[in-house]
Amino acid sequence: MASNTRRADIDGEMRVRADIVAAATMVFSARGYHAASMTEIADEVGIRKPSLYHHVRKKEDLLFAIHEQLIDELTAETNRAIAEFDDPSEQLVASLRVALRFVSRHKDAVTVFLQENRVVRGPGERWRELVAKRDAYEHVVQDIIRVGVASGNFIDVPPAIASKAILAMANWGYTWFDPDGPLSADDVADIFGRIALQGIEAH
Amino acid sequence: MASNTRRADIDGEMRVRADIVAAATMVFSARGYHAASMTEIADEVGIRKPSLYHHVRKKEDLLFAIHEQLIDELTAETNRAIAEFDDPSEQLVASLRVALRFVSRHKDAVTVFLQENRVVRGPGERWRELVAKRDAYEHVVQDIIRVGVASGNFIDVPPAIASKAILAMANWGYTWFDPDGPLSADDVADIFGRIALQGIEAH
DNA sequence: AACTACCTACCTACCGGTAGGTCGGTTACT
DNA sequence: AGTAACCGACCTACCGGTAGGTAGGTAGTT
Repeated sequence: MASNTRRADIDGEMRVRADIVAAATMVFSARGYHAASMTEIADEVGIRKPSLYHHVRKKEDLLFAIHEQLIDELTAETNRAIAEFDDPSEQLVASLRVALRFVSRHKDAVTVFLQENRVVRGPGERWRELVAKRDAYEHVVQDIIRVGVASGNFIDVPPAIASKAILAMANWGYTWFDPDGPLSADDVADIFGRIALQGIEAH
Repeated sequence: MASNTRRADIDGEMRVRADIVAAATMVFSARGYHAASMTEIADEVGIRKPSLYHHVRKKEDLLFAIHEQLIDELTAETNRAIAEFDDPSEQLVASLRVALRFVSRHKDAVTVFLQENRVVRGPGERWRELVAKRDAYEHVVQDIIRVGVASGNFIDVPPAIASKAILAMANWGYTWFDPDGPLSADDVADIFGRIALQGIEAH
């Protein structure tokens, strides 16, 4: 009983926190981290600003939570997707697909993640760890290309630079992709995959 | 004589304003528009904050000046570069080269231009005109692809989507490209051009 | 040459407003 | 009764922007 009640409390507590993080994601995405105020976030949740501080210690904590949640999920989904293939070409398209689906499903979070970089480079151990996770994700794509080049599947192109090109296509999606538009994330991933792999020149 | 002196005055006035815009570009790029304060910009110029308002009416004017200057120059240089070629493939690489050179030469300005989008979408006639200029620039690239597809030089890919991929490669450069690094902007443009045109798969 | 009028550029001091964050007490549920 | 959630009132710090004045130089008049 005691443990049941305790569980429910924790779950309830978590739910509220998740709601707050979701609200912060919307507000940060729409107005930018520095322009957004804690009052706006509280309004979005439906409580007053001081009540917010019952669940969150600092504004920065909200930004961190958004970043951490996103990079963890994106990395996990990407690793899961590329594990299904051995061919570097298929792995590359798979990672593109995951990334674009992510943009489609979590557009606000991705916007915050990619737009608010300066705060991330700030001081604090946890931010350093987060940057390491971002770098690790990038290395996943970079390694696909490295393997592809080594095995002769890909032309001889610097993996560090080529990965920037691939990730750019996916990341830049947050600036224009419309989840409710005519093209799905997979449609765009297919087109981008073709451009990256076969190019757009007619042969 | 009078006209000479007057000319010198105007030049001096312009120089100071240009200095202020340059300082604002650095500060906005490093800290973000909203996090940056007019005091920081004044410090960078070497004067006090109120003196800044002798040359500039509002903080927002500085942001606008940075945006306008950049889009005007980028559009002009791009049009000049693609006019040298008839072949869509060559035009595409040329526009990539111009864009990446721009990132290399005006990194801070490009950072502000691509990072501070929410303010740009705000109210005001001038901002609407600026968004129109941005769209016009994007259409230049889009039209290259459209012509290439129509003429059979390119495969049948939606120009609106393909142009996003190409521009993404160039734009994303502001997040990682190091002008003092081992690769020049032209080096990167060549690699990106190859990926976009021929793809990275070995044939 | 001397004086007046005027200008730009800059300064110190300050304004209203709002930001993030705290405090102490109230409510509501267990 | 105890406790988690909440809120009104408040604090300090700093923001963008203004008021008001000064220094120094130029132009025109005498």
